[in-house]
Amino acid sequence: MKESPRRPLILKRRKLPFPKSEPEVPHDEPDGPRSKDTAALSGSQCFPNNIRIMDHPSLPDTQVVVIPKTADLQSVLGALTAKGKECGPEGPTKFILLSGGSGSLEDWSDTLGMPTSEGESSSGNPLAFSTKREEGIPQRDLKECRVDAKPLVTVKPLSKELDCSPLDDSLTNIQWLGGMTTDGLAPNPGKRDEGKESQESCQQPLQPPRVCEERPGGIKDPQSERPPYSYMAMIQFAINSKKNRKMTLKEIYTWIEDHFTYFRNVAKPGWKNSIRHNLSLHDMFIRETSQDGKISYWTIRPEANRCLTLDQVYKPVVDVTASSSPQTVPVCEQQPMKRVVPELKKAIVPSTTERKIKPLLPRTDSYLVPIQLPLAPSIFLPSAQLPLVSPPQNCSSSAASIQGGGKRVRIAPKVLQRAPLHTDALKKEPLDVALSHEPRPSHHRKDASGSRRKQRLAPPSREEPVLLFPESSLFDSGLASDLSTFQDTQDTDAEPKTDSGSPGREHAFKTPIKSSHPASSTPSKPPAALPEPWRLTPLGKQGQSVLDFSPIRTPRDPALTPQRHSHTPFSFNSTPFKDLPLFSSPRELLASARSPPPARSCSRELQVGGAALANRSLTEGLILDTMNDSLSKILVDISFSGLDDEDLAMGNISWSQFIPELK
Amino acid sequence: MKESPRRPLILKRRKLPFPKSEPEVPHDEPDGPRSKDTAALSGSQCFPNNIRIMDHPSLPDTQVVVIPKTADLQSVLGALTAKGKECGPEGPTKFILLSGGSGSLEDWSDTLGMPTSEGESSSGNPLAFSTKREEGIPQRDLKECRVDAKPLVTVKPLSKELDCSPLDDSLTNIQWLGGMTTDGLAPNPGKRDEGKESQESCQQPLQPPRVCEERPGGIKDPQSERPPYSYMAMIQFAINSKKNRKMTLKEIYTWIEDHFTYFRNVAKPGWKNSIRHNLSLHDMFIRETSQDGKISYWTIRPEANRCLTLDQVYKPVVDVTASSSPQTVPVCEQQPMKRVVPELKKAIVPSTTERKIKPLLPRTDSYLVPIQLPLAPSIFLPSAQLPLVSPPQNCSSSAASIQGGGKRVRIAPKVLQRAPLHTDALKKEPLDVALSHEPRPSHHRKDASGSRRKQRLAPPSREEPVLLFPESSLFDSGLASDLSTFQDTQDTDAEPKTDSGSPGREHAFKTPIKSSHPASSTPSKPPAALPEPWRLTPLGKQGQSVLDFSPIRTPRDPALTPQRHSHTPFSFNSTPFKDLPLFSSPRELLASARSPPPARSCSRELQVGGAALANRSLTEGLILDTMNDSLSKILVDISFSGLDDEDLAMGNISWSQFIPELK
DNA sequence: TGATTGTTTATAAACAAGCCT
DNA sequence: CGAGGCTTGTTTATAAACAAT
Ligand SMILES: [Mg+2]
Ligand SMILES: [Mg+2]
Repeated sequence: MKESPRRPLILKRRKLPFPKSEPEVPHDEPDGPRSKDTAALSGSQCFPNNIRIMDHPSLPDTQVVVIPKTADLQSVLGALTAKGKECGPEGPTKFILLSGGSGSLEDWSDTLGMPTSEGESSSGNPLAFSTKREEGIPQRDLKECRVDAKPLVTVKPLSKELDCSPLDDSLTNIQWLGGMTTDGLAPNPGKRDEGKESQESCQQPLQPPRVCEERPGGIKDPQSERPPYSYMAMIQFAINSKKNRKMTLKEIYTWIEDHFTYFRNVAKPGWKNSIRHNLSLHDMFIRETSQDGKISYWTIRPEANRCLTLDQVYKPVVDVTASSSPQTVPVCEQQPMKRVVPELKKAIVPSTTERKIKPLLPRTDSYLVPIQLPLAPSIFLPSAQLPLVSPPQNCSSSAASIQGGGKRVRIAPKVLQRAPLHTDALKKEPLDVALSHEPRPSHHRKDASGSRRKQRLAPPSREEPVLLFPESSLFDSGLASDLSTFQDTQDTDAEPKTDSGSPGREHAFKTPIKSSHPASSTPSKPPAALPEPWRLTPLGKQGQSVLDFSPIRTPRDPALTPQRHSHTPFSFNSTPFKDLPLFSSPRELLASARSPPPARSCSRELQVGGAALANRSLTEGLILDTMNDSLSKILVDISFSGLDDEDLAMGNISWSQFIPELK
Repeated sequence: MKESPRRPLILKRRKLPFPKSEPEVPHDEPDGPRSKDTAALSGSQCFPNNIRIMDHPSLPDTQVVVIPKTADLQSVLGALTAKGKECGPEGPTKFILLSGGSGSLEDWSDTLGMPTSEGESSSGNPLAFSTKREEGIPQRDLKECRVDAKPLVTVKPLSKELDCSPLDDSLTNIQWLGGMTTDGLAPNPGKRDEGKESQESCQQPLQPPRVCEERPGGIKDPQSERPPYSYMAMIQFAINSKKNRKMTLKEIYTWIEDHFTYFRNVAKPGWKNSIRHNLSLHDMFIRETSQDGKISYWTIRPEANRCLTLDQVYKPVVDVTASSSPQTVPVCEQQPMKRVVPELKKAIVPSTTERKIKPLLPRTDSYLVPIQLPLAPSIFLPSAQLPLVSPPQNCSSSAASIQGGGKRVRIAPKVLQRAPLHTDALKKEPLDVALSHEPRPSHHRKDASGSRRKQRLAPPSREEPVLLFPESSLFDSGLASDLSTFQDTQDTDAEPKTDSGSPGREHAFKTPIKSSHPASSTPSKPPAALPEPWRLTPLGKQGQSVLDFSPIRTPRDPALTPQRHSHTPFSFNSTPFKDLPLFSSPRELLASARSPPPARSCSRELQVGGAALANRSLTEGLILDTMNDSLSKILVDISFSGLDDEDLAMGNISWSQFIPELK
C-alpha cells in the first residue's frame, strides 16, 4: 500500500510525441524579455532561408508567409509572434501562412468527392497567421496593457473538407485507408486481460505492463504505441465517423480499438473508463436516447462539433531526415492502424504505405479561425526578413506534421462571437479590440486584464471551439450535396426545440494564451532525476515543435456585434473560444434572432447572421490564431503534396511553383 | 516502474465516512420492484414507530412526515419514495419532513443573529419531502414511462440562515467556534514535507504514508482524519467565509489548512494541486483580478453560490450509541478542527466540546428545494403507516447527521427552472410534468425518458444548483440588514453587464436519480478480495446511511414558465438542477426580462419573476427532492435541538411536543 | 531560476442505474 | 423471474504536463 513512487508509465500524462528538436540555444541573447523589440529577430527563434514573407495585398496589417514543409511551424509562429510584438502596434498583426502545395488559390474547389484519392496532387493549404492581442485588457488603461501579439493563421481548405460533411469521413475514409471498417474487423492477436476494467492490484511484478514506450533501438512498434490524441479527440473521431454522428458507447470503444490498436492490444482496460469519463465530463458530448429509450447514443453538440475525423489527421508516413526504407517506421511514427490500399494511393504520395497520424495532443499557441484570403497577387518578400531556425528534426514526426500528402484542413473553425462579460469580469478582463503591439514589459507592466491565464468564464456549455460555418460559405460547389446527404441521415426531428435562450449566463471567455515558444517555463514539478530511460526529450525544453492543428473559428461578422467594433477587421477576434455562445451579442441578438440554431451536425454560422457572413466568407479561409486553447482540440493539416520533402529541406524551392499568385 | 498494485490509501476515492449501518435484510421481500405497491411498506425499507405522517392541510398531494433525529433519513426517504410510487399517480407526491426540534412553525423567525449560540434551543427544521418523477419522459408515451417517484422535502430554515448572508459565516463563526481565524493561526505542530507539491517518487517504503484511516481501536485521530468534504465544498467554505467572498489561492490554502488540519498535517502536498484543479475545473469558481491586475481572486459565480459555509455543517459532536465520554471522539467523527468555546455553547448542546462536521460527500437521492410550508395545523397520522427501519447506528456519525445541536439549514436552494431542451433532447428526454406514479416495471418498461442517469445537457455554466432566493422572501425580519451589510462589502461595480443572452444553449438537465436505497447496485469494480483491512463497511452494500444535505432549489413559479404547466403545483420541478439557467423560459423570458441578474453573492430569485415568487415564498421552506445530484454539493441540517437523542432513539417522544400544530 | 498560479488531460475509483444472464 | 454480474454514466480524487507570471 505504499504510494507508487511515480505514476506508471502508462499512467503518466502522455509525453509529447515530438521531442523538442529545436536546438537549445541558451542565453545567447543578453537582453532578456524586457528588450524584446530587439531580440525578436536575433534570438534563437530565427527563420530559415526558405521562408518567404510578403505583405498582404488587401488585408491591412497582414503579411503572407510561405514556409516549407520541413520548417518547424511552431518556430515560425514563434518568430512571427515575436516579430509582431517587435514591430509594435503599427506592425503587421496577421500573417497568412502558406506551407507548400503547388495548388493555386483557384483549385481549392476542384477536389471534391475524391475520397479514394489520397495524396491529391494539387492542394495548396494557405495559412493565415495573424497576431492577436490578449483578451482582457480593459479600455481604460490600454497603454499599460501588456499586449501579447498572437498570430492568426488562415488556412484555405478544400471546400469539401470545410463542408464538414460526415460523408467524407469514416465510410469514405475506410475505403480510402484500405477498407477498414468499424465493425468488420477480426479481433487483433495479442490482447492481454480483456475485461476487468478495474485494476484491482492485478499487476504481477513478474510481467511488466506491456507499455511500449521507447524501444531501445529508437523504433517504436506502431501497433503498440499510444496515439497522440486525447480521448476527447478520439471520441470525436469516432462519433464523426458515423453518418448520423451518433454512437453508442460500445461503438465508440470498438471504433477506437479498430483505429488505434494500442487500445486493443496494450492499453489497460481502464482506458474505457477514461472514455466514459470524457463523455460525461465534456459538455460537448451529449447523450441522446433512442425512441424506445433502450439505446443511448452519444453525440456531439452541433455547435461544438468541429467534425474532427481521423482522416483529417491521418497522413502517409514520410520521413524526411531518417534514411530508413520507406516501409520502415520512423522513430516517432504513430501507429498507422490501417493498411492503405496501394492502388488507391496517388503517385505524389511517398512510397510509404503507412500513414502518419497527425498528433493532436501537443499544444501550440495557435488555432485556426476563418479569415478572408486574398485572391489578388501578393507581394513577395525576401526570406531574410524573418530568419527561421530549422529544427534538427530528430524525430520524424516532428516534421511529419507539416509534411506529408495532400490532406488538408477540414476542421470546423469555431465561432468567434464574444460572449457577454459578466459583472466584474467585464471590468477585469474586457476584450481588447485595439491592435497595439507592445513589447510587453515583462515586469512592471500593469496588465489590467489580470488574467494570468485563460479562464473560461463559463458562458455556458461552450466547451469546445465552435465551428462557425455560414450556410453557403466557403465553397458552394459540392457542399450542398454533402450537407443534404448528411442531413438525410440525421434524425429529422421537427421538434419545436423550446430551447436556447439560456438566460443570464454572462461570464466571458478565457484569456488567450500568448505564443511564447522559446520562453522557458519552469515545470511545477521539480525536475528530479527521471527514472524513465525512455524519456529522451530534453527536460528543460517545453516548447512545442509542431503545429498542425488548433482550434479554429470564424471571424465574427461585425454586423453580429453592433456594440463592439474592433479597430481592425479581425482584431476583435480576441475572444477565447471556449464557452462562446453562438450569438455574439447577448440579449439584443437573442431578442432579434429567435430562430433556433440549425440542427446541423457540424457547427456553422447560425441562421441569424448567416446571410451576411455567408457572403463574406465565400472567400474566407481559416485564421490560425495563436490564442492557444489546448490545441489538442482542433486539427489543421498544412501539409503539401506538390513537393518532396528533400526539396523543402534543402530550401531549393521556389514559391512560385506552387503559388502562382506570388510570382 | 511497475504499476502500482492499487491506489495508495490516500489516493483512493474517499470512503464514505458512514459505513452502511442499515441491516442487510436480504431478499426478505419476495416481490421485486415489480410489485412495488405491496412491497413498499413491508420490505426492508420500513418506518419505525416514531414516524408520523399526516396529510398536508393546504398543499395537494402532500403529506407531513415527522421523524426522529436518530432515524435514518435515507431510509425514510426511500420508504416515502416507495410509498409515493406505491400509491400511484393519485397518491401523495410530496412530503414535508419534520425532523425533531421543539419549535413550532411560528418560531422559525425568532432565532436571528445568534451566531454565537450554537445549539439554539428551539429550532424546528421541517422538511418537505415530495415525490418527484424522473425527467425525460416524453409526452407521447406517458403510459409506458417508468416513473420514479422522487421525494421532495421541504426544509423550513431559520430566516437568517436562509438569508445566506456572508456575515453569518466565517467571521462570526470564527468567534462562534472559538475564535479561530483564517490568518492568525500558529502553524500546527507536525507537518511533514512541506513544499514539493509533486511526489517525485519521494515515497520511502520505510515510512508508510501517514494516511490515517481506521485505527485499530476504532478511534480516529480527528486531527489527522480527512474531512468528509469535497474540494469543491471546501473551497466554497473558504471563499464564502470572506465577507467579500473573494479569496486568493493562497488564502484558500490557508483557510483549508486552518479549518482542516488534515491538510496541514497529513495530506500530501498534492492536495494543493487538487485545489487548483478544482478551481479551474468547476465553472462555479471564477477568477477575478484586482484593479491593478496584480492579484487574482477566486470567487463563486453568484448564481451558483449557495453560500455553503463550514458552520452550516459544523455541529457539536453527539454520540448516540457510543458510550464514550463526551470528550471522546466517536468512531466516525470527523476532525472538529476548532475548539468550541465552552461558554458560547448553549445548555441544550451535548456536553461535547467537539463538533461534528457534517459530511458532504455521501450522496443521497434527495436535495432541497423551496416549498410552501403549511402554517395551518396538520393531520396527525398513525406512525404505523410507514414503518421505518431504524438503522443499527453502528457508526455514530451515521446518526450524527440527523442529530446534534441546533444548526439548521442555511443552504441556498437552487433554481428550479427548466432549461430549454435541445433538439433531440427535447424529444428524448422531455420533462415530465405529470404526476403518475407507476410501479415501474423492472424489465419490459419502455422508458421513453431514455436517460438512464442524469446528464447535464449543458445549458451553460450551470454547474451547481442555483439558490433561488426571492429578494424579500422567507423572512423579512433580519435579512435585509444582513444582505445590505453583505452588499456593502461587495464591489459595487455598476458595469452595464453586457452579458447574458447566451444563445443557443439548449440541452436540458440531468436525469433525476431515483431514490432506491435497497436496490443492489453492483460495483463495476469486481469485488475482489480487498486488501485494505480498514475497510469495514460491507462491500455489497452501497446505500447511503444518512441524508442531511442536498442540493436545494426553489420551486419554479408557474408564472415564470408559461409554456409549461405541471399537473400539480410542484411536479414541474422535475428539472434536474445542474446547468439550469436562471430564466425558466428560454427566449420568451429573455426577451421580456432583459434586466441583468442581480450582482449578489448568493444566488437568489432573479428580479424578473422575483416579485411574484417573493410574495409566495414568504411561507416557503425548502423542498428536499430526491432527484439526487451529487449531494456533496449542498448541505442541509435537519437536526433538532429540542430533544436529546436518547428520547428519539427510544421513540418515546410525542410529536406534539415540538410541533403543536400536529396535535 | 525557481516558485506560484492556472489549465488540461489522464487514471483510478466510488457509486448509481439499469440491463442481462 | 430474480439475484448477481456487467455495462453505462456521473463525479471526485490524484498526478502530471505545461503555461504564464
Ligand atoms: Mg457530456
Ligand atoms: Mg473555474
